[in-house]
This record gives sequence, structure tokens and C-alpha cells, in this order.
Amino acid sequence: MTHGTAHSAEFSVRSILHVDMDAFFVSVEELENPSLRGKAVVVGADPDGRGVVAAASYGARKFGIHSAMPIRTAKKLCPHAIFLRGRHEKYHEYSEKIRRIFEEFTPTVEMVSIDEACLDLTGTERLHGPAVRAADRLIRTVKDRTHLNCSVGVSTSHLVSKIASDQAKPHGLLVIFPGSEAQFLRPLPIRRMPGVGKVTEPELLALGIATIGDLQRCELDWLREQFGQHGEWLHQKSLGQDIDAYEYDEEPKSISHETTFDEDTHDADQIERTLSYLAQLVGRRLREQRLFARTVGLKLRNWKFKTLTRDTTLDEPTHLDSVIFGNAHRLFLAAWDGKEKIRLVGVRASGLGRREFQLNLLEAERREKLDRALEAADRVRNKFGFESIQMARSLDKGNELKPRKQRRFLGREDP
DNA sequence: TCTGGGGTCCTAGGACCC
DNA sequence: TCTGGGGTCCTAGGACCC
Repeated sequence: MTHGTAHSAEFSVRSILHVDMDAFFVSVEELENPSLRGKAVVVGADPDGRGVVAAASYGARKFGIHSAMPIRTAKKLCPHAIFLRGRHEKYHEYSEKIRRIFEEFTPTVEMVSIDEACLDLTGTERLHGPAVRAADRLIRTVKDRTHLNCSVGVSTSHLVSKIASDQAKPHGLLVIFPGSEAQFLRPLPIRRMPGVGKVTEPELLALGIATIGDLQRCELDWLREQFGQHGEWLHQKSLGQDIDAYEYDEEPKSISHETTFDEDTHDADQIERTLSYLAQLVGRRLREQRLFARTVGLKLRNWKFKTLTRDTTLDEPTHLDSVIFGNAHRLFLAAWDGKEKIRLVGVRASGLGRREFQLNLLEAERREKLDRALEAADRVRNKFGFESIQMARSLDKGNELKPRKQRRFLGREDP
């Protein structure tokens, strides 16, 4: 029995590695176009439009530019910077490449986002040696094969490793040994804790809590009083205790599309066309993933930036553009007074699941036919572009095919 | 500064049922 | 007749992340 205890103790210490790519979008752009190197490069929306910065090169950061910043502000700060719209397909290609490299180290790879991953190296020592050595080799392998830099944190927990990789930036490795997690976290400002954002930070500061160490010293009961569940979570995390399990390839919980108008509008026709277009995007993605939505949601943001959402649950789950649009439209008519200028509209599908309950034979046949027609339409769209088939609602009055220019989807890196 | 688009998770109240 | 408590579902809003 003593033998067994020693054995399990040896393996109870987990080894979690967090990798974060350095200035990912910008670095990919530099690879594709070496003349960009060392310059102030900003990837994001149209610099004269209403978008934000998705990523900024270190050269651009010198001017105070950072991701999530309104892109017009970035242009004011550095007018001569090179503004790129970003090519998401390219970033996904590189993301795939690095994922495959990570999987050579362990099968337990969780891509946290397009440029970030968490690897569980527990028990791989015999194959790869101690985690430090594996981490060092991982950084060099990524560099050799993709010419991209990354930063790595290693510790016994997700949270500590993530913060460590952050501290290691750029192009560094930081290892926190078992037992020193709390000590490592102690001097860091609370904002470094994932989960403490621009709302919680000032609340904590107002209570005299400025560092993660301050948080560690707080009474659990008091924190719970102040922040509820969240307080309990904060206390646990501040100590570097992290019991989150890995979750694999879970099905999406919701699918949504939204768009901000170039100018705020109260043109009902324009808003409805956009809703129709967004409903079709959502519907197509549902069908692609063979999912059905029980709930359809609407999102509106007015000129004052006030956001409102409305949900409705259907009698029967759907993946049909027309049903999604019909419900979103109904919610819109009920929520909008017809006067207020609208900045943004969005359509959401949630309560997702696979094929609904059994149908009678006739109904099933009808559905099957409909599904095949939809699939055919989706294939045409995939081949000739989304605008090649449109629901009548999203057509312009002049019968043009494009509802309006849509922005490209673009995520962003850490601010 | 004038604030994107895609998500997840949490809270809280009310309806409804047992 | 005026009343409890628990569970679940629905809806709205908001914090947060990349």
C-alpha cells in the first residue's frame, strides 16, 4: 500500500503548459510580407470606420496603440502606421500548424483561442523529460517550423501558467515550481488575474485590494459577502489553486452574428434587410453544423451605446433562415419605437441541439426535401459567394444582390 | 478615445409545477 | 383558505475573454 501511495503522490502534481503566440496577427503578416518588419503595423478594421484594433506590432505599441482600442484613435496616435484589415483564413492556417506541433508533445491540447493553447504534460516526463525541457523544445520547434515566436508558462495549474506566459512575453519561458504558486502571484496587480476586468478592478481597488497578495490575505467569508460566488472564485484563484478540468470539443452553446452600421440609422428598411441577412448567416451555420436552435435572440444597440437583448423560445427547434428571421423581426418590432437611431443589430441562436423529436412519416419526408433544397442552396452559396442567394427580405429596393457591405470578422489579441 | 464581433458564464426575478 | 419550499425553465442584463 505504501508503494501505491508513493506512486500516486508522484503523479498528483500536474504539469500544465500555457503557450501564447507573440503579436500573432502582426507576426503572420510580417512573415507574408517581410518589408513590414520593425514598422508600426496595426491589424484591424477600416482606420476611418467605427472598428477597433485587433493587433498592434511592438513598433506600433510604442505610440500607445493596443488591441481593443478604437481604430480611429490609433490613427490619431500614429497616422503613418501601416493599417491592415487582417486575413483570418491565414491566421487559422498558422493556428492549425502550431496546434499540430503542440500535439507532438501531448494528446491533451486545448486551443484556448486562435493564438493560445493549454497543454497537459502530466505524465509525459518519460517521453519528453522534465516540463522545462519540453517547454524549451516546444518554443524552438515552433520557431523552426513557423518562424513565429511564442511565450510559455509552466506550473501546476492553468491559471498560474497563463499568467506566467504573460509575464514571460515576448519570447520567453517562465516556470513556477510546485509550492511556489502563491508566492509568484503575490506581487502582481489584480488586473493580471483573468476574470478581473475593467469593472471588478476598480471595485477591488476601492476596497484596498491592489495586488493578488492582498486578495490572498482576504477572509473568504468577507470576499463572499462582497462579491458572492465571484468572491469565492477570486480567493481560490489568488492562491494558485485551480481545479478546472479540461473540456474537449464541446458543442457550441450559441451562434450569433451582429453588425454595426457605418452610421446610426432609423431606416426601418435598412435595419430589417440587415436582420434578414444576419438571420441567413446564422441559419447557414446551424445547418453546416447540423444543429437546431430552440431560442432566437435579437440584439440592438442605440446611438447612446445602450444595448438591449430580447429572446424568444420556439415551440419547435429550427435551422431555417425564415423562422429565425421571422422571430428576430417580431422581437425587433416589439422592442423598437421606430424613432431611436440604431447603431448595431444582432441575431442569435441558442438552446442548440441535434435533430428534434420523431416526426410522422409525411412530415419527415417533407422535412427531408426541404433539407436537401437548403443544402443545395448552401452549396451554391459556398461556391459562388453568400450573396448569390438571398431571401427576398434582404434585397435592396433596387433589387441589387448585396444587402450592404459587411465587415470581415476579426477577433483580437490581448489588449 | 468614442467604443467590433464572436463567444461563455453568472445572476436574478417570475412563471409554473409538485 | 391563504400558504411553504424546491426545482426548472424562460428572459434580460452584464462582466469578461480573445
